[in-house]
Amino acid sequence: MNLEDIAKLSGVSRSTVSRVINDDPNVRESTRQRVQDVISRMDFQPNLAARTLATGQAKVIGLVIPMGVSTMFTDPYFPMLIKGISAACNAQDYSVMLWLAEPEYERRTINQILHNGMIDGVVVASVLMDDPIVEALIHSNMPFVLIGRHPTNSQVNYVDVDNRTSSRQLVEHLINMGHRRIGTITGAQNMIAGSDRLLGYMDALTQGGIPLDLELIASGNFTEEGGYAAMKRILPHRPQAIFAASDTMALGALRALEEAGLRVPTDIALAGFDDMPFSAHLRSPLTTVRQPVLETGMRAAEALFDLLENPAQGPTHLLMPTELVVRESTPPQLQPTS
Amino acid sequence: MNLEDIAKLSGVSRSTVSRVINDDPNVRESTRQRVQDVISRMDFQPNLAARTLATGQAKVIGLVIPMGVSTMFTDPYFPMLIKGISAACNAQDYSVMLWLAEPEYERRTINQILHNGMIDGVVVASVLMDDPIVEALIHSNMPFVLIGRHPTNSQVNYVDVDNRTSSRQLVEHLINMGHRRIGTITGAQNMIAGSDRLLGYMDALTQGGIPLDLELIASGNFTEEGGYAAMKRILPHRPQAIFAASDTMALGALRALEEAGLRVPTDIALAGFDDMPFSAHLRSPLTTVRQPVLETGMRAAEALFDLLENPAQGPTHLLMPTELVVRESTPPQLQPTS
DNA sequence: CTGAAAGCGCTTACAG
DNA sequence: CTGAAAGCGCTTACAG
Repeated sequence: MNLEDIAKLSGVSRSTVSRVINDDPNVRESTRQRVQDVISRMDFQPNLAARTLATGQAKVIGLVIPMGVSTMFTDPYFPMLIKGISAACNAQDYSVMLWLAEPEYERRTINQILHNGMIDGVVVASVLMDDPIVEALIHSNMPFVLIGRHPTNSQVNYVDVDNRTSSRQLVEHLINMGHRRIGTITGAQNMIAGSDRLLGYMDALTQGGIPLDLELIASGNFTEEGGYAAMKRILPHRPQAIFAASDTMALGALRALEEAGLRVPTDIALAGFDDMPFSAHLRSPLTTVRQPVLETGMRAAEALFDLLENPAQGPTHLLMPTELVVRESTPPQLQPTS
Repeated sequence: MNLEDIAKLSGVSRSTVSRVINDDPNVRESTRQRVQDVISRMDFQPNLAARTLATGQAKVIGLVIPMGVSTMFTDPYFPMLIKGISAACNAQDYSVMLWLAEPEYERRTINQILHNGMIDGVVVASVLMDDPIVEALIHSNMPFVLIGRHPTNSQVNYVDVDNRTSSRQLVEHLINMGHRRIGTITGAQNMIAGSDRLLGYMDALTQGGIPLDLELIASGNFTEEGGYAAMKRILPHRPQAIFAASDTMALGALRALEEAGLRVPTDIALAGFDDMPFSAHLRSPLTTVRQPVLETGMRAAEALFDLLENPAQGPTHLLMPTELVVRESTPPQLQPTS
């Protein structure tokens, strides 16, 4: 079943059927009606490959998720993000092509993305600094938007949350609660979010007049295991509070604390980042930063659609609002400690 | 940059370039070499839309995830599944097109899937009984495989785990540990997995000579909230042990138990299903059934590839092995209770 | 082993 | 308002 068939059935030419399908105003109403009827009756859908070839427009966007940090992929973060992107696509009649870019196929993935003629643009999630995929995209003319800002190139479109500011605010909250020996479990430092959240931590200490103590900083690599190990390394240096740069790492930290016989928040305060579904349900509900993941995904897709329609516009830099969520894991200290 | 350009640059015809790209043996070695060089130098990739149109083969499969039960989507289950499918596709040079099928776009999604000419086949995940998408697929000639068996139609290809048997084994374990008042928090009963896991529970009780007590059965709808509510409904009827049909629901149950001042496993035994990443890390690590989600995804994709190559073959029914994981949440009862 | 030509199913100036 | 024709970039009998 193709345009030609529909044309025959409705007694018009293939061109007219095409016009009806594409809502071209230059069709007599009665003709449109007749053709439309046949289309509905036959449940006809134009072949997308042919259409793409003819127009150079696929109505498909690529979603690339670099899997270097693959353990993170089971976090609810990605499903939410995908859901947001997918919702935006559904609303605009786009489809999404998914690439979980495993490092070993990197070269091939890049080629596929850049020249396959089946996608109009791409959104890249969870970006490593210096990701070769992003580099390739920058030097191509494939429209793209990043989820997570680009560290150096201000021409790159992105949607992000303000990781640095919101981390600073969280640590300020810890300071306000009366803590001074505040440790942090950092995310992977080759990821922009990991780096920004650490900077926010340092901002807060600096502004609070608290000298940096490197023994209170350890990398948890954004995983539960990493958080556990990092907590163990920090613990001997007697922190009063811990800012874990993700709730998942906070979970690992919690496990280490429990093994050491320490209770949150009685013995130590703990805060995370992300406001994961489980975070409100921990024994001591976790203070954290909530970020609008679903909306971030939607906005990224929408930014890409904009770009596709209006390629000339300046770079999009969108920061989504976050919210400090204070829960029981970071209560005020009654007696000030030194 | 297209076939014609490459042809010119290498001094052959477009046909020959095409043959080189498609590994046609009927090309002189020296010619192949020359053309191949040009292709590499230019970083040329054939346009997939054109190729799809010419061959009728897209090298793309669709992955459809019905979002009726959308809360579940943040479970680590889906990321793992997607990862498995994606890995299989990477290995075979397929790409994956993702549809999170929201009920309001259902009709459109079905049409897109069936006739868009951009995909060769589809795998459908997390299936509701009587899912209209599955129905449409059955009546079409689009090759597809389900993740989760089809309740009635034995012609349908699927990959699944043996939910019924493994649930039975888990409940048998509970019986062996000395329990008789065993409750269950069921998954959504319009999902095949929810139904099968309940059947397994009933099998175990029947074979153990324990009469069914409807007051010990409540639906948790596969969500944390649902698990919480279901636990509250069961609690007044004094269960000794609970089989939650998913770890996520077990988490909700745990919350309800804690609120009621009950400890696992001292006061009540608790078991789940899925072996989620968090399950081993609960205060009382959870007895559960481990299912190979990643592998399930891979197998589903591979089954689809098989089908695409060999459409004539009989239906594929693949059951992936599960593993009973006994942890501290279900210890033996020292004094038998009646 | 290689090339000229037809065809895949659309869209879109162009002419009327 | 409508149709005939060219073109999008490939593949693949067919002929040599």
